[in-house]
Amino acid sequence: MREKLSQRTPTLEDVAKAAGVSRATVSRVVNGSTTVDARMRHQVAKAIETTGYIPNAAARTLVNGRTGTVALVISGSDGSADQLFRDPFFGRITGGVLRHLRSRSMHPTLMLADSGEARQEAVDFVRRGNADGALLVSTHAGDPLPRLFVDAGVPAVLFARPAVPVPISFVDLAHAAGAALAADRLADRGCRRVVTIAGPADLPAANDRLAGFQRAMERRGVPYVEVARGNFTIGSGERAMAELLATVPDADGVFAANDLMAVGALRVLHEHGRSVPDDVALIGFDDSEPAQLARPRLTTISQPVEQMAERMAAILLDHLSGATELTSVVFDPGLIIRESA
Amino acid sequence: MREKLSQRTPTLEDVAKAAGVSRATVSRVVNGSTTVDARMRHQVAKAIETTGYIPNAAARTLVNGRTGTVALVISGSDGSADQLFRDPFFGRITGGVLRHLRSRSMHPTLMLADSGEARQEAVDFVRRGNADGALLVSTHAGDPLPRLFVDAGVPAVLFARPAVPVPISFVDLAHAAGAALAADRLADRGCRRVVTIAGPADLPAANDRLAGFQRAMERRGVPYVEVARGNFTIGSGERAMAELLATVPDADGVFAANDLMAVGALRVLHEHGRSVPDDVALIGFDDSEPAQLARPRLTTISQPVEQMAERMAAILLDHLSGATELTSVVFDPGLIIRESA
DNA sequence: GTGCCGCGAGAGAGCGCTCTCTCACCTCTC
DNA sequence: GAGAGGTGAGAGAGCGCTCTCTCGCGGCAC
Repeated sequence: MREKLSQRTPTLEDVAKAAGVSRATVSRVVNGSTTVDARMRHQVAKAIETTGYIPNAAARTLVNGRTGTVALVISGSDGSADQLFRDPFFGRITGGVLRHLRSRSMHPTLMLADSGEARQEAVDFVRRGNADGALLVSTHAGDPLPRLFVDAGVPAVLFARPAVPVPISFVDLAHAAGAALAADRLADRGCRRVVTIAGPADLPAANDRLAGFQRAMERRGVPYVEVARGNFTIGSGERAMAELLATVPDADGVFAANDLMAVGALRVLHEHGRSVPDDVALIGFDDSEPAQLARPRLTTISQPVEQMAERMAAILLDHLSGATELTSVVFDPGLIIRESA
Repeated sequence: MREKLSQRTPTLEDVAKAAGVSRATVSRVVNGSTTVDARMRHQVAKAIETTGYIPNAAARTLVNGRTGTVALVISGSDGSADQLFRDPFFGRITGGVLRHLRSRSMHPTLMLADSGEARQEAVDFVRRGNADGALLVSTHAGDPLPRLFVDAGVPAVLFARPAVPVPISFVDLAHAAGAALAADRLADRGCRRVVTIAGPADLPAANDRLAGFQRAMERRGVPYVEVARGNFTIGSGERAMAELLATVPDADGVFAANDLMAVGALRVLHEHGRSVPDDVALIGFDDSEPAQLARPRLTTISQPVEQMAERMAAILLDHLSGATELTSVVFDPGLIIRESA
């Protein structure tokens, strides 16, 4: 009776029957085992063709424990979902991850971890065996996510060094070195009255950039740099620049910890009648779209985000195939010289 | 022996043993069946707690045929992967899809269909039972993807109307109506020498915008509109604007089929000493980040991308729970008035 | 007091696959 | 020519879960 239902998707059994061999042999052919006679292999291949057979993923996973899926967990601070996805940064990471995974026939499942519940769901997703491991993109400070995954014993790799020490593999950028590139550029142009717009104080990346900039300026004979804090938005960049201009009216160089804040700074400088780069040199960070859109085009520090994401995926796959020691890879930033400095 | 391996993740069996009940009862508790005595339910809950049990997704899927996953297939023209992911448009779609899915405990798996092989892989992904259905974001003309899914009998919903007729559900924007909003705005400002930068001729959306704009201008007494084609990039917008300026030096209104081309047009207008909006009024399309970043800020046409994406997901879930009739939903665009017109 | 109904719990049969055993057969070697 | 060794194919036991079927037991009506 059941056999009559042609709607039923064909199984190994059906192919075996059609080819007049055992289920095991069909499985061998499907999985490319070499211990199958060429004639028989051909016969099975034909049966697969005619039946329209396609292996069932769940059954396979049930047996061998592998899903071919990894969770790509984007962790924003609570309730920041929408803003996150508009950020091209996220798209670049996705692109890099995808590039590495697809060549290994693996696929990323997207998850948003923007609440305690969602974070637990992300962990459980992997624990249930929906995915083999997780890629964590953590953008905010003190994110509990890495800890959760480590404690659950789930294979995971982090994008950006964890704010608090957690035994987990990660990729990151040499933020301080990037800031130093900016400092050197400003110094080379002869800037002496230099100010900087830093990111949130609880973000390791922001602090690294600030510290790296300050140290490098000191090396170049500028021991003190006035600092204002922003939160990586255009608006906060505007406010910070206005503040700095009030304190240091004769500033001749500005380093902003990201491009968006640099764009904000650019506006305020223009409003105050300062010409960029003639009166004030300005450098951003990230080499994002806005940096290219701005006029003058922003000189900025580039991150090899796609490469970092690819590497992150590669490290996870290593862990999945048994590598147990923790790995951390730090990438070098680059100086992109355009018009603003 | 096996029982001793505490590393083994606990199964229903283990919980059943710990609670002194049958496997079936534990399953009932886990799945929230009501036909379980409260005392027994409590007992089982405790056993789940102590054993750290978590249901195995593959086993479940094997039995009931549902995965809780949908494929989110981004279909670029061959080899356009990287550019795609930098486009915030993609991020907005992802955000909308995610918002709808997560409340139903479902998750999207990202797939890139930028080659024949990749397209087949996307179809097979669902056929293998890795996902219950597919969300197709097709951005280029004559995309074979929708056809492939329909032919394979795989539940799928499309973002944007298919370029060639295919029996498939989709969501789309009323492109012509959006263009008409732009036309009316220009006409209201008194523009009479109006030109437009259209998108690629093989894209339905681009043609709809062009036709809608032309018709609306005609209604407003401007029977002829000079057209140049671009491909939705800044550079192509620059070229098209230069071309139009050569043909229609006294143009006083420009409608670009997307914001990026509008940004390109803006640059060329400035280079040619035209002030926007005083000499020339300029309107874009999409309400993207660049529209807000540009100076003057771009007046533009907004698309409710997140809502469209949410609806697309909703339609797919309807199909998955049995709805069989095709659905198409067309969303209304909005006019976002800023500074450029 | 007997019979019937319904609720709650257990038994057991799969879901479709992989993989280890086992076995049949064939080719060497001495 | 007989035993050893190797190769290719089949049998069958799970993987962990759900769900139907069955059964026991208590409460109610007659």
